[in-house]
Amino acid sequence: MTDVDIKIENIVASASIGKDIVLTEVSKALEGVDFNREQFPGLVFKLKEPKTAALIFSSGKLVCTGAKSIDDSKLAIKKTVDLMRTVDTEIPHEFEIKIQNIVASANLESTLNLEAVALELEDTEYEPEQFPGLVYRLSDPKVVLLLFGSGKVVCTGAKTRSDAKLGVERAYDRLSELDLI
Amino acid sequence: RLRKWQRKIRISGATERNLAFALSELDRDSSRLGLPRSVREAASVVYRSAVDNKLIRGRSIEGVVAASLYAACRRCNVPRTLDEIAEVSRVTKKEVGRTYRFLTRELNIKLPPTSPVDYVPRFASELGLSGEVQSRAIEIIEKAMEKGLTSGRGPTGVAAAALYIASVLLGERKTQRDVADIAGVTEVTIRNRYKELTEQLEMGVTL
DNA sequence: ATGTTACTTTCGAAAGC
DNA sequence: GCTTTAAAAAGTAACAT
Repeated sequence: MTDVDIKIENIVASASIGKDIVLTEVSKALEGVDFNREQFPGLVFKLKEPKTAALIFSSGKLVCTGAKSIDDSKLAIKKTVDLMRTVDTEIPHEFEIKIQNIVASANLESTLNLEAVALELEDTEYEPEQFPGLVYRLSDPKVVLLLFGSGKVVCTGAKTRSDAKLGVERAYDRLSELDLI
Repeated sequence: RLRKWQRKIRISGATERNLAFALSELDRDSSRLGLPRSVREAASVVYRSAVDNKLIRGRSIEGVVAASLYAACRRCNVPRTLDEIAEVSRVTKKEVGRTYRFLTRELNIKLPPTSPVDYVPRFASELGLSGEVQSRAIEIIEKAMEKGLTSGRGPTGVAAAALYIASVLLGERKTQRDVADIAGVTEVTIRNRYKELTEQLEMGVTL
């Protein structure tokens, strides 16, 4: 299998501190919070380091986006929850964090003729009128790739770094098999 | 028994009513776009198969009509952009595109991406350009496609730039503004495309 | 004419309309 | 399906300089 380097660009993770919380109270412990219940049920909090954004819900569940590594994503969530705990001491120190999506970029180091790829490669969508990238859906691993004429690629939908890497490599090998690289 | 029968009549009545509405909607959109009867008929075939395959569920008739028309225009090589379809129908560009993807996938309609070549006749006639200019523009586009200069670029922008270049080369010069307006792209796009085309293809600094 | 900002596409979770 | 978040890819658009 051809080895291709990938760079993680964004990670989406969710967590649940088993307890309900009062958003208006928790917001007092966080700086620069955005909260419009009519617009969106979650409280938006942006952490400086790691630079991430968290969506906090009254159910005690939260979503963290923007981290560039799994460690940073987990660290960001822990830091955010620590801040929340300053106004709600009942919040537990142990809770589960789940990585939900990893977005990565890579370079196949070869230009692609997208119209040819669209014709030969299965499970693709290519509508240059709407977007310059070709959408390639892989079932194993279950990820979605955006292929560009420059050879640059975006992989999204993976829950592990290895699946993101494997997705890019399978795409590369498939393109090679079809003489499209 | 009787209830069931009456219900069937009621349903088929609604079905016919919906089909009549869809066809009138199709006529309205088609005439606003100045499309020939053949394309309108091709679109009605797509729409009817969508109905036969129960693909209207959860979707608006207007949306399916618009997407059917968009698909028919492409299939008949007289493409209209999603923006143009959205303008005449009362459906957003996003929904036309989404419904189009859904229909092509469910009905196994495989359409290659629109070729810039298909936009040449319409743009050229609206600009009053000759058949010679059209032929030259098409040659330019074909060369560009061979060299991979169209991957990821909008078909209308490529067609517009090729027509602009051809018009200059054959002494029927049109301004970038005129070509841009008719192709529905900006002058910046025409400039970016023609720079790329004249540089990557053999053409000298003729502009 | 060039530069900046912003929108198109893909993904996923959250609670609720 | 929508609302909100973040991020990359490359093209195009809108508005400023």
